[in-house]
This record gives sequence, structure tokens and C-alpha cells, in this order.
Amino acid sequence: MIAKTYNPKEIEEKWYQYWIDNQFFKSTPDEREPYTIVIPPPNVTGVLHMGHMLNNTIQDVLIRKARMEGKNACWVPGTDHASIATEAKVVAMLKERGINKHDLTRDEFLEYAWEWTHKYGGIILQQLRKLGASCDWDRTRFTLEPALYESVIDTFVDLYEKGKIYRGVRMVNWDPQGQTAVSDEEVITKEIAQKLVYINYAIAGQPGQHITIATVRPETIMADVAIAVNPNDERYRHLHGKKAVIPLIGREIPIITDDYVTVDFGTGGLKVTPAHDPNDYALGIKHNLPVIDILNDDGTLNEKAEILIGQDRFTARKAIIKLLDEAGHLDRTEEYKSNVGTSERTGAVIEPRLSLQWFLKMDELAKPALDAVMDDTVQLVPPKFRNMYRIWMENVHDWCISRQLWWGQRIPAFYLQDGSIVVARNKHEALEKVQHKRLLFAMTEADLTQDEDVLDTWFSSWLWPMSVFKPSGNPDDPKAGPNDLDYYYPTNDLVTAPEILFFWVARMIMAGYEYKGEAPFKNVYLTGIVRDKQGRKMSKSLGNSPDPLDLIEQYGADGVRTGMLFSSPAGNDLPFDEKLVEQGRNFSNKIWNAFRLVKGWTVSEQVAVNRNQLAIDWFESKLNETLTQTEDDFSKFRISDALQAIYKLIWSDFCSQYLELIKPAFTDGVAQPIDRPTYDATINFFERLMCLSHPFMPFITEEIWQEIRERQPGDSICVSAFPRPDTINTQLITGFDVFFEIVTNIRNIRSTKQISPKTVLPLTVKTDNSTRFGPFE
RNA sequence: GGGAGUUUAGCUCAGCUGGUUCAGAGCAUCUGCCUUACAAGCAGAGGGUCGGCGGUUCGAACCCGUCAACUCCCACCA
Repeated sequence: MIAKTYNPKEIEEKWYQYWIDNQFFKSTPDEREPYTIVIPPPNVTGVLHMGHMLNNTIQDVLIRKARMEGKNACWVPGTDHASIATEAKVVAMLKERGINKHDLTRDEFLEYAWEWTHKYGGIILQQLRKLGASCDWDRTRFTLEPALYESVIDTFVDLYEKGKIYRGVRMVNWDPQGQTAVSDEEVITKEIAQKLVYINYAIAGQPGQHITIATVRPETIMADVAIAVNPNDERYRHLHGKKAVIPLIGREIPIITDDYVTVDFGTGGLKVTPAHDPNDYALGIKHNLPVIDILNDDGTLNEKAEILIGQDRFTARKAIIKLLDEAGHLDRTEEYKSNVGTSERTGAVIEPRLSLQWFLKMDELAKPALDAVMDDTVQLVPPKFRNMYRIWMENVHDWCISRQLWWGQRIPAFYLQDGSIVVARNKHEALEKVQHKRLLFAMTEADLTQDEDVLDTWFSSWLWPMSVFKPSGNPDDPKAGPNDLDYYYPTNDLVTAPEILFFWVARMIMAGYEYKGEAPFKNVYLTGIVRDKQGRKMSKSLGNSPDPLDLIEQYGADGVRTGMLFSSPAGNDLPFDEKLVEQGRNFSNKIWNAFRLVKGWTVSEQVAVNRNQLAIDWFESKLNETLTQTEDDFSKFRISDALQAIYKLIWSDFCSQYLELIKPAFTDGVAQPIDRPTYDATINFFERLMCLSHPFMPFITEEIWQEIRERQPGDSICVSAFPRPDTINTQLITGFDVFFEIVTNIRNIRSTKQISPKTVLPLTVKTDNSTRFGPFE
């Protein structure tokens, strides 16, 4: 018996448990064609936000539809260890407990990190179940679990042996807060108002003379090694070959000439500080200048600065302006807006810094990944992202893959006491290599020291579509079978945010070609960013994001899902409004009530109302029309359009028109029975409509599908057949359009309250070209 | 500074290769209804020089040029 009022909460828990119990989401290789999606793994310590909701709803729609189409649908869930983000959280947690990270050993720290991971990890996956996500949960993977850790190490060793990984001193983006290097892609440039400080440098041996230099970083003057001017700049010609004196510390530095210096910017003079600026570093190499690094890892000044030692770089900046002023070296300051790099993870201002890091050569890896997208082997949806992708891939830089953190895969490089490097899967293999290749048989494992750094998180994520199909090595928890990679790879569709197109998508394609010879997926559906009504990105710090679980509580998972999809074409931002979710809930309610109506009818075997046949034929065509439409929409990933078509079909065509036409009348307060053929046809329509809607609204459609006919235990709409389009009688459809219009006109002309289409029936139909309907026989 | 995209009803967006779905949908608004499935609803109605200007064409929301506004990406100018 169906409840009078629609209560999503009751049916959600019931059916999700039922699906799990019956293992409908489970997938193992068989004869069927696979349809595979790997989840973009959320951060293990993350909490569900609106972006996840949109993203995972789309994936669930795709996977549920494929499952109903008889494909072997496999949606692999999992989480990412997110090294810098998680480590930052653990450090903060330790701080609260009064523990300083640096007082811990690596192993002690990792113990805390794992404790944290076990406590909070997987919360987000639990939340996805509330949304109805039909993942194969037995396959849940974690980027730092042993099998995946191993893949990462193997990949590192392999790429090293291929000569694609090297170690070198480079300018890297240093995050003084996270105290690690970050890749170029993790740096976000922000426009920040700064002070452009004009400083007078005295000329050595030329009393009274000086050269004025403009800089936004006066605290780095102690690291200056030269002053550069343009060789053609007449103003400074007399200074060529002279020396300038750094204010406050009095060190003499040469004045050099280089075309790089712009004559008409600032004063035309440039302080050269190789340790703290990438351009200056290049200039320093060109002119064979020394490097003086005055900063510590945490962004404070070190003893090489000679003054202001121990002060933070920003405190020192303020202090030095005062000191310069007092010493008479300050010419003036100007307000100035400039772009400053900040860390994506910690928000700290990035310090360009010279350091020894591991790099991956990208040029050869990028080539096939670029081609794949350009020739549509991998299709980006929408295609507008292709251009962006191309430009990035053509200008790709080597990837800094080492991070000065503990939470992550530790770089499998081992150092001998003489400083030479051996790369091997573990210490044991490293020793073997040393002994056999270098004939150093006296060497023991104790003589080898492993690199302290870990690998960039993306260096594990880029293997995700392959590594999730690797057996776990644990017989009690197999997760994947030995043939799974061959069966499921390449996957079909990837659904993710455009922000990580380069971080992740491009690199997965690279890894795919490098290790499997083909791309890891065929289509990449790029979702938009969920924004609030004012167009701001939803974020925790702004506090403008509703809690998705509250929304589900209030409107039901089906309502939230449809609400999110109502207005989110691929690649377009989704301006989120709770009204959309309300509309989704109202839609569920409408379906619920329509079902109550139909279920309330009594069926008469005797009475046959022939005119209903016309309505049946009409709706059959209407249904097929929409099925054709949605099929096309799905093939183009126009998920939103498909949903809207279904919404209209159910609300307007089925409820407002069809049901009103065939609805039995009341006589003397008693409902008339409905004839058997009409009833059967209606039940059949309803069932097909539920199947069509199921990918979008899994819970309510299951509830109704179970009630609409006798079902056996273990039956479920989620494994029933997705409706296929059949022939459309366009004549009938246009005829009915005319008919409905006539009915409306009659209503308007008579301004009568109660003229329903039903009251103007029966209608006549001529099947020739002059089809006519309505009361005008 | 370089590049890409967007601009259609109050809002969010469709509108395919120029012409019989070319000016559309949903929401919102307004009017009338608590009518025996549903007020989380029903029945209607109003709303747009398709960003501006110019061009191509028999014909332009659609193609071309140009200007404007907004968004995003990339970039080392101190």
C-alpha cells in the first residue's frame, strides 16, 4: 500500500540497503560490455560539498543508465591521500594537542596521520551513499594503500630508468607555510596591492652619486648580487663597470648591463637577486653571479641577511623601509598592484626558491596526450576546453614531483655516503643494485639513506584509472581481480571539474599512453562550478555553501539530484538556488500523487471505453518522442536537457493531459471504474516512465516500480531494462496539439471554470491528412 | 600583456548546417480556483529591436566586421 504523503526519508534508507544487500552495484568481469567510471577521488579527510554533489550525481546518472541498458556497469569509488592538505590538517590537529611536528619522528607522525585518516577518512564516501551513489563499494581504493603505493614506486623507478626523472637544482615554488615545494599548477596568482619602494644605492668611489632602484621586495636587498641596467640606457651609461653599495649592509655589487632590463619601467635599474626571483636567477647564471639565499624554510631571514635576522619576510619588509628611510636611502614609495603567487593549499605567498628537487620530463609524455585530445580520441565535453588544453600542453614545463612532506609515497631514491644515488623499489633492491652493478660488495643496507621527500599527490592520482584495477594483494579483501585491468581499461567517461584538467586529466592521459598505450577514458565531462546566487564560488571560508546533507534531509535525495541537474549544462557554472531543489522535491511529490491516483482506481472488466484508446495512442507517441529526444541528449552528454524533457513529459503530458483524459468520473460521489485495457496501458506507461526517470531519481522510482506490479524478492528497477524509443505518430501528436488548443480556446471564450478536455470528448479522428479532433463532429 | 568563452523574457538557459517548432522552455510574476491524486496543486495570461552599430543575403538570433560589458585560463616585467 502506498503512503498518502510522499516521505523521501523512509524510502531512501530502505532501498539503498536493499540495493547493497542484493549486490546490484557489484561488478566483476563477464561476457557483457563493460561501462566504467572511476570516481575523481575526493580528499580522504574531505567533507561533501555542493561540487561533489553535482559531480557525483552526474556520474550516478550515467552509471545507472548504463546498468539498465544491460552493460556491466562499474563505478569505482575511492579517496585521495592529498598529501599537503591532509598533512596540514594533521599538523593543525597535533598543534591543538600541544604537539609540534618537528618534535616527532617520521614514523610517529605517520602514525598520527593514519589515525586521523581512519577516523575521518571515508566519511565523504558514506555521505555519497545518502545521495544514492551506486558505486561498487567493495572496490573502494585509497591512493596510499599498499597496492597503489607500490604502483607509484614502480612508476617512479621505471621513469627514472627511462631517463625521464631527474634530480636537479631549480627555482621552485616554495610554500613557506607548508614548508614544501609545490608545482607550477599549484600556484595561484593573485593581484595584491603592494608598495613599490624606491631605494638609492650609492656608487662606490663616487661620493654623492647614486642609482635608484624600484622594488616590491626591499627585504631582499641583502641578497642582491648586482644591479642591472639596459646597455642602451643613456642615463646610466656612465655607471657601466662601476660598483654599487647595498644600503644598510654596505656590500659592494657590480653594475651590469643586460637587454632584459626594460628602460621605461620603474627607474630603468634592476636589483639582481638570484636566490629569490626566477628571472634574476636566469640573469645570474648568464652573468655568472653568486647566489645569496637569505631566507629560511619558514620564510624568516637567516644570518646571511646580516640584519633583521629571524624576522618574517613580511615583518622585515616593513622594518627595512623604516631603516632605509632613517639611513637616508629611501627615495620614495608608491602604491603598486602586482601579481603574487600564492599556494593553492595553504594560501601562503609563494617564495621562488632555489632548491634540489626531483623533476619529471614532460615533453615526450605530453605529445600523445595532446594528440589524443586534438583528434578526439579523448573527447572533452564541452569542446571549448580543447583550446585551453592544447595551449597548456604545448607549453608544458617539467613537473616538480618531490614534496618536503611525510604524508605520501616516499621517493625510492637511496644515497650512498659518497652522495651518489641509487633508485630502486626498496632498500634491499637498492643494495643489490649497488653490489652487482657497482661491485661494492662491502656495502650494507645501513650505508644507504633514503630520500626524505615524498611524491606529489598527483603523481599517484595520475595512475588512478589503472591502479584501481590492480589486485589489492589481500586475499580477505581482494578489491579487484587479476584480469580486471584488461577488462575495464580503458574506462568510458570521466566526470570532473575543469579546474583540474591539467593537474589530473592531462596527466592521466599521459600515464595511460605511457603504460597502456591508450587513453584511460573516451569522454571527459567537465562540470561547472557551483556558485551562489551572487555568482560567488561556494566555499567553506565564505560560508555560502549549504550543507548537502541538510538539503537531502529537507528535500530528499531525489529532489536534490534533480534540482542540481535542472540547470547545469556541461561546462557551465551552476548558479545554485535552493528553489531548484524545491522544484525537484515538488516533482517527486507530483509523481507520488499521480501514482496514488492510478493505484486508487477500481478496474472493470466489462466496461470498455473506446475513446480512451486515442489518448493511449497519443501518449505512446509522446513517450516515444521523448525517448528519442533523451537518447539524443544522452549521446551528447546533455544531461540537463534530458531531465527537462522527462520533467515535461511526466508533468504536462502524462499528468496534466493524459491522466485527465482517462480519469474516471465521479457519479453520485462514487468513482467509476476504469476499463481494463486503459488501466493496463496506464500502468505500463507509468512503469516505463519510472524506468526512464530512474537514473535521475533512483529512490522514488524504485518505490513506485516495486508497488506497481507484483515483484519477486531480488527484483529491482535498477537492473530492469531502460526504455527504448519506438515509432512516433507525428500526425497524432500535432492533431492533439490542435485539440488541446481548441479546448483552451473554449475555456477562454466561455470563461467557464470547468471545461476539461474530457468533457469535450468524445472526439472524432480521421486518419487522412485532415485529422480533426474535438467536439466539432 | 596573450588567449578562449559568454551576451536571447525578471532569473537560469535551449535555439543544430541562415528559411515551417523562429522568437522557445522551466522557474518567477499576474489573474481565477482549497474541483474527490497532488495548494509541494489546478486553469489561464502577460513578458524579449535575440548586447550596440555596420555589412553579406531575396531573407540573419544564426555568417562577416567592429565596439561594449562580463567570465575564465595562461603570463617573470622589477
